[in-house]
Amino acid sequence: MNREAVLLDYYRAMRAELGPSRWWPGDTPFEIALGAILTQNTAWANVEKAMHNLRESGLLEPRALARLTDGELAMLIRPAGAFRVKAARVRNFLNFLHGACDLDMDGLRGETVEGLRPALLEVSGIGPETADSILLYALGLPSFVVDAYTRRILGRHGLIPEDIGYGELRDFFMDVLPPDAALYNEYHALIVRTGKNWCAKKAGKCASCPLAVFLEEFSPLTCVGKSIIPHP
DNA sequence: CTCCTGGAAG
DNA sequence: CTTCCGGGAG
Repeated sequence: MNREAVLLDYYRAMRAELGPSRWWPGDTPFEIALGAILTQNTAWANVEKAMHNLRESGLLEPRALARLTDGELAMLIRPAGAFRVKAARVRNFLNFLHGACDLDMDGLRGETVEGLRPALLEVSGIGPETADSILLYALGLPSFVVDAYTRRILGRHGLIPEDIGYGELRDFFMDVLPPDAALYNEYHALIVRTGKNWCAKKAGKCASCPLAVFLEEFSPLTCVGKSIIPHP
């Protein structure tokens, strides 16, 4: 069993146990991209409150949102936390869209990961994970999304170094998996669902985890009740 | 109190 | 490298 083939086994195990994910919540590419920015280090339930405020005001489209002041925008997205920072980031993204597609994300059809990813990363407030989330979930392009759960789960299973960088981990997935946006979409969704429900930062519930079988096979960890204790 | 589908600034 | 952003939920 090599480290690469196991990625597909992880996918099959989560998919069999959890079923389809129907990600990303959002009706338009812009709404999805906006959610990707608002959810940075933030629980999705809080993002939904902010999205609700924008929806009620008819502001879930770029041209309307672009008319607001930073202060107005900040107050509307306040439930998402770090609201002044995120208001500036949304503004930067709107400015990017203005130049890239005249505030119409349909104009980004035909772009490629290789062409668009570097441009997104130039936007202050859009880092690797947010850029890949926009590429994959808003635009349907095959760019694998790595997040804290991905690193935590695979790290705890001993498959990757704990301090592996974002790009290295993304490359690991993309070197192994076929460049299939639907597969990337569902894979990341399953990782988040698994991480959220079973792989909490302090106390992982390994006993009932869909990936429990892989712990016995690879892990340098010991499960004690509901907690995981790093092995010396 | 810690943590949440990170990223920038210091 | 470390700190900050920040409200909401457990």
